[in-house]
Amino acid sequence: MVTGPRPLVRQIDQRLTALIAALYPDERKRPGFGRLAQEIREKTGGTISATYLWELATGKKRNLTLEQLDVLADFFGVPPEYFFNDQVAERVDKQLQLATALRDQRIRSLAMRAEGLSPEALDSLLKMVDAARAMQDLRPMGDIPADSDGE
Amino acid sequence: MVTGPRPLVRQIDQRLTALIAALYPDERKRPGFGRLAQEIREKTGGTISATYLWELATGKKRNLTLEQLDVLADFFGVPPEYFFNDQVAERVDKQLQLATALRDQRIRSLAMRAEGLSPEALDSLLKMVDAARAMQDLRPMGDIPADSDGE
DNA sequence: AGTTTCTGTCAACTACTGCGGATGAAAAGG
DNA sequence: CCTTTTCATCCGCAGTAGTTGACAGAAACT
Repeated sequence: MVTGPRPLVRQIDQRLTALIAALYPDERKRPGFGRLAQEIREKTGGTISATYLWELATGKKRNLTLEQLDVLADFFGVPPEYFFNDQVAERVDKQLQLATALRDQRIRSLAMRAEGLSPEALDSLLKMVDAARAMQDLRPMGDIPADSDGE
Repeated sequence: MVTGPRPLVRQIDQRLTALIAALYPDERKRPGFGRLAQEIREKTGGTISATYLWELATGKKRNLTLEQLDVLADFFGVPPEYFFNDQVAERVDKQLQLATALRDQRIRSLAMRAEGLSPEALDSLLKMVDAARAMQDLRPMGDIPADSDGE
C-alpha cells in the first residue's frame, strides 16, 4: 500500500540510534547490532534480531508493532512514547545527556529509568557537571577511556 | 516462539470499545464496525477495515502496528499512549465521562482533544454536572434522545 | 407478506513485519 | 602469517498484521 507515512512513524531511526549512543558512549566499545540484539534478548526476555535492529536504525523499516516497541522501551529503560512523542523524547534525551556526562554505568541506568526530574532540574545538574569538569581541567568528553562494564 | 504476551498489548479491546461508547453514547444510533471503519477512513485519510476493527474490539488481534495506532488515536482524538499507558487512559477516560455527560457533539470532540485539565479539575466538573442534573430532575443518562449529527 | 440495508462473524487472501542465513570486509587474537 | 570472531549489509523466507469478500440473521422500509 502506498499510504503516505503517518507522522508517528517517522523518527524511529534517530530515536533508536540516540539511545544506543547514550547507552554506549564510547564508540570503540559499542557493540554491533548482533551483540546488541543478544543483550536485549537476555535482558528483556523478548525476541529481536540483529537484522531487524539494523533495519530500524537505518530507517529501512519503521512501522513496528507494539510488542517490539515494548521490548525496545523495556531494554533502554524509556517509556514507549519516547519513540513517537517529541515532548517525552526531549525530556528523556536531557536525562541521557546527564547520564552520559556522569559516565558511570550504575548512575546511567538509574537516570535512564528515573523519569522524575523536570527539564529545569536536569539543566542545572548538567551545568554543575560542566562546571566541575572545567575545574578539574578535564578534556571534553569523548576520548576518556570508558569504564569496564559489569551489571 | 511462544513468547508470553508483553504487558503493553493487553487492554486494547477494552480501550477501543470505551472510545466507541464514548463517541456514540446512544446505543441505538451507534454504527456498526462497517460504518465506523468508513468514517475513520474518511476523517483520517488512513486505512482500516471493518473486520480488523472488530478483531481488535473483541480481542482477537491486539498487536497492532504504529501506523494503525496512529489512525485510531487520530480519529478518536486521544494521544496514542492512551492505548497502553494506564495513567493517560485514566485521565482521558475522565474527560470522556465529562463529554458524555454534557451530551453535546461539539463540546464532546473538543473535550476529547483538550488533554489539558487535571484529574481533580475534571472530578469537580463532573460533580457539578451531576448536581445540575439532579436539580433539573433529569433521568439518568442513557435514554435521552441524542442530537442529530453533523460535522 | 417481500425487499433492501445493515449487523456481526468467518475464511481466504495479500502485504509487510520480523527473522535466519548467507556474504565479504575488517578487527582481534594466535 | 593464518584463523576466528565480529561487523554491516543483503536476500529470501515464515508468520502474522490487516484486507477483501462472502455468509446468515436482524432490523428497517414498502
